[in-house]
Amino acid sequence: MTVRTRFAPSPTGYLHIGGLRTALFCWLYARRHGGKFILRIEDTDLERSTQEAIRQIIDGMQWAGLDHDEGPFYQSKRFARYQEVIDGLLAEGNAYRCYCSKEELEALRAAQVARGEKPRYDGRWRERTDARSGVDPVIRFKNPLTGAAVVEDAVHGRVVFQNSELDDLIIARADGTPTYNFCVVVDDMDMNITHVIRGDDHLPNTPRQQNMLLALGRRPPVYAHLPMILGADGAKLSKRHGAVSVLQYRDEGYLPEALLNYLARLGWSHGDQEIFSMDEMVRLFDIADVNKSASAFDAEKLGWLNQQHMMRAPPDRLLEPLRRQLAQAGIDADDDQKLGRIVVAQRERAKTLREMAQSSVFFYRAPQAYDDKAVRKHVTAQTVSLIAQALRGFRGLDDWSAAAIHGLIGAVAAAGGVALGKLAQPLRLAVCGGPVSPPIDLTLAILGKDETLARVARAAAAWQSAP
RNA sequence: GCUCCCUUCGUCUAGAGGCCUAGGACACGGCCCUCUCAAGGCUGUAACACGGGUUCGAAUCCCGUAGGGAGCGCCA
Repeated sequence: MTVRTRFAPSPTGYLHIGGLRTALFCWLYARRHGGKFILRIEDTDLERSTQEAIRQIIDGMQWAGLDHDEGPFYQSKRFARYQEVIDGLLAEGNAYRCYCSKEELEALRAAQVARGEKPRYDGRWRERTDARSGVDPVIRFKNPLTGAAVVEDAVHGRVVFQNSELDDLIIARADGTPTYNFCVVVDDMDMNITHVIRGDDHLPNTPRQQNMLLALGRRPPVYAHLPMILGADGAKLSKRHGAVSVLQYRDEGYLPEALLNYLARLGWSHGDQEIFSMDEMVRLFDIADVNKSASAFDAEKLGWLNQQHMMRAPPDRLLEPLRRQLAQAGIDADDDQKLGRIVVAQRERAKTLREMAQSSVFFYRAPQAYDDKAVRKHVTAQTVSLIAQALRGFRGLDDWSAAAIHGLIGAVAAAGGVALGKLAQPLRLAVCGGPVSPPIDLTLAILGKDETLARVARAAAAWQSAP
């Protein structure tokens, strides 16, 4: 039997970290077993579902590279099918019409809560066949009254729910539209889903869904309920925890493979390994290695992983996303060769592509000012003269390679009787305006001879009156 | 309130009864490297929620307790 998994978000908001992690595990499992990954949009709540959310979910999945083999299917387009199944259930006596008004149900709930009981429908219309005029009935599933629903969960193990704890849930509203718990069952059945992998907030729904599947004469799929992802403070992930839409991570300069690697390690592990390529994850992923406890989202570790992935990726991989980041700063980085050198020079000193872009602006734009504190610390009359000598040397340097530049700077510093840093820092300040950059020789090499000469000359003039 | 789930360093985790003096990673501190910042190397601080069992032996199995979470909608 081929494995078939599905990711089934409801388009009532953006695709967030938790959803992406669920999608990742579904995708990994399908890919690992040569199965199919299906995307299904659960938009039965016509009020709250939006086209914008659907677009964002699909964009997010695409950016992450979690490609689906079938779909996207829309529940809103399958109402006829749901109706058909409801009619069948009704005909077989596995569902019934309930004429309770919302007010009546609210009163029932209030009384139960007052008595300290779990609020639930008491089945008052379960055996009635009459109708009540003036009220549009809802359809309820006739849940077994006795026995237990045993869920064999792939991550939690056997979980037993007593049927007496379950009530007859509504599968169709008074207006005839089907509800979530029912649609999921019909869809998973029709789409031949073999493994339902989802957040463990759904675990309490599972016995009802399984009972419906059984009533429909189907064998339940394998269920795997993943632990939740919490915010850094251990509280439920919410808007307060910063970036929430996965597209925001793209915009902030994270590599999808790094985000996915981070997310995979939340709740899953393979020995002591921390860094995984997509291929490795596909090859190594197994539901058996998923743990049961919720985990807190740690932005620091994500940043570290992103850097590790940036350092390992072929430099070409970073060209486009870095170019987009630079464009944000108004820079048109159209020279691939130069950009590639910048990537190699900067990747080990940035957590994100955005950071990399920000610290690389000077490669395209001469500094408008020099960092005051750094000038006071590094610029003296002596450095001005050293710079003048370096400048003369640069002019006569035909080989503008990092090695040649390094040799020249080293010689000038040695002749002046100072350590390399005494010259490197002022030069760095001259070309980038601040005290931080990649190694000075590499920096000047990438910048180019003409630009270096212009910037250094300008700085030398500005610092003429240094003490 | 009821049902269900969860519980190893601050965080992510390894750990399937002896290999645990509890390992790795992020973060944090120190040292090294070094033209800055990083990256890298070495190193340090830091955890089995608690209480009972079972066993020659328990982080690992069982039972309680505590804490956390989810669900209990004509939402998904």
